[in-house]
Amino acid sequence: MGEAKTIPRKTRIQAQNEELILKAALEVFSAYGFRGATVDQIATSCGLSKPNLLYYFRRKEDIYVAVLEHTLHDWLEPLRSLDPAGEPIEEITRYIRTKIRLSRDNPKASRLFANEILHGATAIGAYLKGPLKELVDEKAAIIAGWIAEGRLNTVDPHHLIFAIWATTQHYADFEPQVTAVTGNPSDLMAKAEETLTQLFVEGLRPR
Amino acid sequence: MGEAKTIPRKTRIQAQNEELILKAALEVFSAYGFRGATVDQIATSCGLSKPNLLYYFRRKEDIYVAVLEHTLHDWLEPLRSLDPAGEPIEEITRYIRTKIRLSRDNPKASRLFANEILHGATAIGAYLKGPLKELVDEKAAIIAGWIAEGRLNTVDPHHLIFAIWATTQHYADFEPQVTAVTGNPSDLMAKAEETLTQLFVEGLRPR
DNA sequence: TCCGCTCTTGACCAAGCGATCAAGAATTAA
DNA sequence: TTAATTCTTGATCGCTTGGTCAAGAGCGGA
Repeated sequence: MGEAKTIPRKTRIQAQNEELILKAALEVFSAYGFRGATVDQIATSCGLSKPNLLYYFRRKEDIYVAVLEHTLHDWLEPLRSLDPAGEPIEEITRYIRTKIRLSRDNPKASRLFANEILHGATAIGAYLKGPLKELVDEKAAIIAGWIAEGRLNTVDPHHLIFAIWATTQHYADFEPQVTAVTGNPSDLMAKAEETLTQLFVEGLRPR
Repeated sequence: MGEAKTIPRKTRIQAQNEELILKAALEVFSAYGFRGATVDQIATSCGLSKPNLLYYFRRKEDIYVAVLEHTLHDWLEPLRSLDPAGEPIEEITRYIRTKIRLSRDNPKASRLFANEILHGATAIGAYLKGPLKELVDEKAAIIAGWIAEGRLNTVDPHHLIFAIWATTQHYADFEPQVTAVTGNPSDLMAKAEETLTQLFVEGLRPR
């Protein structure tokens, strides 16, 4: 064997262009979905030629999977930081606040996942059944613990988490509808945050 | 002028085939979205040839708009029947129950709209800003009235409606994720209904 | 400087898809 | 039955799009 094969280092240009591509891909995929987006759009959007883009990611699907994985970690961070040692109501309030602000500041990521799941989650199905399920189960157990201690109203933890996801991400995923119905006032998201935290807190505080 | 032009009557075959087409179109569009769906798929799915299908709907978009409009009315019926004369908590409980059951029994309609709005609501934007906004404003006013009478906890009615939409439709739109995380037990939807009604009722009941 | 490797691109291909058309089959009204 | 109308389809067109290829330009290490 002799020398160990040198691990293929990532070039400066490589790292730089891949970042450009992923950024543009998030933009385009979140707007048009996987099938609606075109490689040309992504290439133009980041100033590369189509063959050049396909030099870095050989297939359209490779770009898609890469941008999904690249975004997934950040998207789940708020749930990950739900602290079992914290005060229950406070922890959940913080979670809701963080989630809704994430929806406001990064709606494209929300739409990317929404579209992926809406169409069957074929690219991230394994992730959902594996790491995601584990994380959710872990956090659900914490919530169940809080309930058992009488520090939260009795409620199914999994469905509570679904409800928080649904309500917070709604403002990113269904933005045109929200805007159409409310007329998009400047305090929209602040009002949303206030309403949701209140709703959940009142719904969860033990009586 | 003479005789008035006879209004073009709709043939038996016409009515029959259009129904077939709309049914198949709901199936296909809800699964793949507008751009992801193909006219061939819809045609095959309802046993017609592609040119024959295009004889009834000249453009792909015409089919899409038709199936959207055809489904929209039913989808909003539950909100429409929110009764100002009813008991507030009871009315909202009934609304949530109806919505979640509609999501369970007709998830395809839910996904069709979700996809449409997620991608900018270009086909139904006008409807959202017009009739939908009117309906929501009307029902929001009813809820505001209940709050003013002290029969509901203070909460922004529009955002409350969004929260109900989001949580109930979540089970249709994000079904793969819900299934992956929960393992899809037989009492899933029953548990969802119970959790959501409880959450909203506790959150809304005046203290 | 020189050489090997990485990067870039214009041209091109095959497949898929929306849409058209002409011509024939079926249906309906008289 | 007959004639007009409606319905159906095989063939085909034009365009988009994912992906390939060969050849050249640029870059970095010796």
